[in-house]
Amino acid sequence: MLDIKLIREDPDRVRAGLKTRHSPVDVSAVLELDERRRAAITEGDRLKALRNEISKKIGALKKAGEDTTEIQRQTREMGEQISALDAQLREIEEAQRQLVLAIPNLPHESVPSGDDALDNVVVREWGRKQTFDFEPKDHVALGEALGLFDFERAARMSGAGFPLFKGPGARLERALIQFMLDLHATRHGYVEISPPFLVTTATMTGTGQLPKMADDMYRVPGDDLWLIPTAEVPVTNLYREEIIREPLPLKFVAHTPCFRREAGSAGKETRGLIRVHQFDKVELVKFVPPGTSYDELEKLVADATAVLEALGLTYRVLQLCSGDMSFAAAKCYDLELWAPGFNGWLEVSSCSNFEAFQARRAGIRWKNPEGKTEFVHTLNGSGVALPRLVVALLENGQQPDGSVVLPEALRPYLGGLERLEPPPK
RNA sequence: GGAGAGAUGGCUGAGUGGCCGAAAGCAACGGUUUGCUAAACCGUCGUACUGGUAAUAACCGGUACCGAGGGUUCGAAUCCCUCUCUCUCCGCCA
Repeated sequence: MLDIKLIREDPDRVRAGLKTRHSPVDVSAVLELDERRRAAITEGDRLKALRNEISKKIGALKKAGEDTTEIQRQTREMGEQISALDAQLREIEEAQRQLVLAIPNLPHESVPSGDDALDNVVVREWGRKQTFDFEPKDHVALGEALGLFDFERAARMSGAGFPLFKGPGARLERALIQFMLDLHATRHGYVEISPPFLVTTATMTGTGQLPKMADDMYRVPGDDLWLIPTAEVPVTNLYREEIIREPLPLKFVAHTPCFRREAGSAGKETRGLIRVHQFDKVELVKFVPPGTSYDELEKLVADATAVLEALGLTYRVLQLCSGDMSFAAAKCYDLELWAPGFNGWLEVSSCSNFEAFQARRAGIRWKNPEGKTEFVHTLNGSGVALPRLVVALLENGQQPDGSVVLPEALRPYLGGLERLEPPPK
């Protein structure tokens, strides 16, 4: 949520920022409502002050034994007037809130302007694209031959897009989760969290998923609950409506399943594990002092890429352009893995600085060293998402005989296993 | 799921219709004292919105907030209703 004061005092800057995001939001409607809101507050407060004064007087008069019937009648009328004004104010505030909640964050000045993914900028590449002296297979062919998953039976129980890992596939998932959690918790100083997977509407609104993304999420009928699309939601909301007393920065890592309806993306890059309705992810979340959030973003990217480097996977870092950033982000890097069978780059992480956008929605504040209460900056990034990581591991490690060599860093988590081999016939 | 108790400022905890934005203690912060530490003493010490002087710093004023929402009343932390959460006991249960 943008600061209403910023919208009021520098509407042109807001308009310019929103324009680079192709956001059709009408700022003048907000300004007009704000004008009316403040007028209603001024008038209402004036009447309330008057009533408080008179009420006090009535108390004194009664104590003195005087008749207050007439003055009470008048004050009652004033009360009705106040109720009417309050009702009107509530309407205005709600209308304004709805408008402001739908406004995306302003891009940071370092964000390149652009229309879509084509305008994103490659910041750097790490590793070399693997070459093979045979025709590389894709992860579906490899995984099925190795008996790692069973998409058909999973589809029978849940519909398309729900993966099922099996045997060494399931163990590989578990090993990767463990490996990443250990790396971030012990080496990078993140505190591990295991949060709820179902959260309320207020929680979803705090991080910005609602109201905009309602159609992309699963909802539990009968209860005011939604399935989380990312651990960002419960972890960032850890401090919702709080003034944080612990010293900043606070850093958390969480492994959770993620549920996404992926409405409207049917048929688009959906083969195998590329785009699924349920997947596991290790997520990093930070609460930091406002002045440090851009440094913290760079460190976050370093922490996430450390996973990829430890696994020896070729990746690149993209800086997203203004038109391709998510709703709440002020600046965002995507991390993509090279997948030879897919013959393309796969996004496995998105690292964003939200500045105070989420903190303002969710009411997350701290006391700065000057003793002033202010909103913190929040950041998060995947560290990293599982299924596409598995895709890259399989496709990069594949051998001519259909086996897959596993990265050394992972072997301790697999009981020393060095490669995945097809099961004996 | 049943019965009961409770929810007040960072914490503990008073407050049962006007003198309460809220006692007291603790913690925190500033200061005095001190060779240093401790102690003692003095002071400060919630949040949001809003009006004014003014530079979005500071100051003065107003309003609202005592779990959330509604009601009674001239006036509600205090009375009534609904909801949420916490605790205790019973039942059920991975």
